[in-house]
Amino acid sequence: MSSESSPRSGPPDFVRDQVRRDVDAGSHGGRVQLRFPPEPNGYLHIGHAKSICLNFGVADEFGGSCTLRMDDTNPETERADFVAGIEEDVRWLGFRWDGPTRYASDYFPQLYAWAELLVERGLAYVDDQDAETISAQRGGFTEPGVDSPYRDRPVEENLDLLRRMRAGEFPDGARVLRARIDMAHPNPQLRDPVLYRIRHAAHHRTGTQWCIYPTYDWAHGQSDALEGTTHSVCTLEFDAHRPLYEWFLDHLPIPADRPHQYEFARLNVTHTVLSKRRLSALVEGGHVDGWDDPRMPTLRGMRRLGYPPEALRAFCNHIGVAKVNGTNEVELLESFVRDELNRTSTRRMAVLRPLRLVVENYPEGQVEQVEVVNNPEDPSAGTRLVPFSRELWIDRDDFLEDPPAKFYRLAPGREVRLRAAYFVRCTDVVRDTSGEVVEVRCTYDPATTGGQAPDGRKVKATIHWVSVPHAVPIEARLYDRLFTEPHPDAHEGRDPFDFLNPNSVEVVGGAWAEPSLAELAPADRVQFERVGYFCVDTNVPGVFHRTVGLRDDWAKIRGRTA
RNA sequence: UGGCGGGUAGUUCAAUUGGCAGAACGCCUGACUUUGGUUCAGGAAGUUGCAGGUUCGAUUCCUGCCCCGCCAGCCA
Repeated sequence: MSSESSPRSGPPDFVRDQVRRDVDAGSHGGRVQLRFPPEPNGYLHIGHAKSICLNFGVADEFGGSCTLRMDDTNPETERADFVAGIEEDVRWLGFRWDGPTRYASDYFPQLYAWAELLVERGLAYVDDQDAETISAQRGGFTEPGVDSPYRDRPVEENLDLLRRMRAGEFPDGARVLRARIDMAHPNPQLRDPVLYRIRHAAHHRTGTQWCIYPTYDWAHGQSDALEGTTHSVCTLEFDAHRPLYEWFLDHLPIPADRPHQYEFARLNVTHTVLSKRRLSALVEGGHVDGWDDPRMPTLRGMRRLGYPPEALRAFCNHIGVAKVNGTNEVELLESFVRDELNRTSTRRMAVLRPLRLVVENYPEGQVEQVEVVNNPEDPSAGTRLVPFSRELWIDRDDFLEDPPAKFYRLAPGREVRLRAAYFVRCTDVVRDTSGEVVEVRCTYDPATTGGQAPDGRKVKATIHWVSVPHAVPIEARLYDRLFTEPHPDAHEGRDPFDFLNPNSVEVVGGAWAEPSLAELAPADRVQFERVGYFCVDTNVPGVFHRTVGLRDDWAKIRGRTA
């Protein structure tokens, strides 16, 4: 039944319109079933997330179901560890598929039986020619193809050859099974497409049981039909395959209540690449540290970077589903990440580039526990105690000896608030032999406990700090765009990897954080106040990945006047 | 070159049967603020690819043109 009331933040789209029409018309007995069919030859990326959210989202909104099917028809590129990784990623994104994980390879026996059926009906034949010859005979966009000399082979001979192909009598590439459709068809996809090719390769699930493997076209629609899919949603480039998808279903003993294919535009995101080929090349070329490198647009990369799955889902639902290929700006993705993290992250103080601040009139050896709010957006997050003492670390960015206009942090003679602690006024600086400021001296106003002045006087800035004797060392990894160009793929004649950002990661060692950071567990997410959102690395303790920075108006002002 | 799918703010998408072109992100102002964050208020931003036609009225219907994407793997 249609779910007018189901909550959705995204715009309407043609896929949902179609499903609603079908449901209203009582097609498929009112049943709605979709599927997410990745090929296990790599890990999932943000583009897949769009597809996952669409398929599972539609199923959910219409009270239907969604299966997860590994499209594993090409043993040479597929691996079991990719299967496990994909399952893990889909679950992490927050979706549960209907029943067990399905595999196109589950259907190999049925597919083969149907192939024999097609042969018996004179609708498929074994071609002895090599790939090059077949390709040359396919014709062009304006030229029809020419018939293979094997096209009119007797049924018995075809059947015999097909069985011997399956039995392993022929080497790779020696023969193929082709559908017998129309070599002059205006759509080249219908010019006797290949159904089976010979590959003496071990398959990650069926081992060496088979040495002939179905092509995508021969497997996909039938797999949909076998699973009871009602709406088979795929990307735009399969548009030309739809007539073939239907031709197979038309010529096989498949119930009238069969799946239909719909195509939508795949997702692209600026400053990255989103094809498995390119992502594999990034990994294999050593440009990143693996599929889960925080710079990768893979789900595992984003997970490690600290992107919450909720943010990915919100993004995917927001961008809509259309038939125009385009590119979303990363900034949009990041805004969803910030939005989620702002609401949910506990705040902590950490100083990435430390500068020593000495509070001259604060008693040596004295320590106070200052109460700090954990998350101003969420009162239930409570407060914590942070130690305050005479010597503090502050960020180098928060002090300027010769401040430009509009800079209102610490500077000689200036007063600022130390977050949740006291007002301090800069009195002096200490330099090293080269003249660089290595220490800032200040005095605090004991009346401003908690950061409030009883006389009502204001300061223009509040800065974060960490007590030197209590500080815990951390390492921060600051990430920037993987590619400097917004559209690395769109420069003709240029290798997208030419635009790899040489500074996509900056490792900041020697950073200091408040003691409570030692209590965090791997993958925990926090906001470093005034700096950004960070995520604890899952492998190395004390390493924090910057998920995304805070919006920074000061950086804009500074950039404008620079 | 043939076929198919598309063209609406910078970007991604909306716009009931033809009825004042909207939103989000980004950008700019201002207010608030113990994060230069968040929040709030406001603003700039469009010849709806182009040219005709039908109509009181066209993003929407018709015709022609232009531009973009996809298709000639035994990849998916």
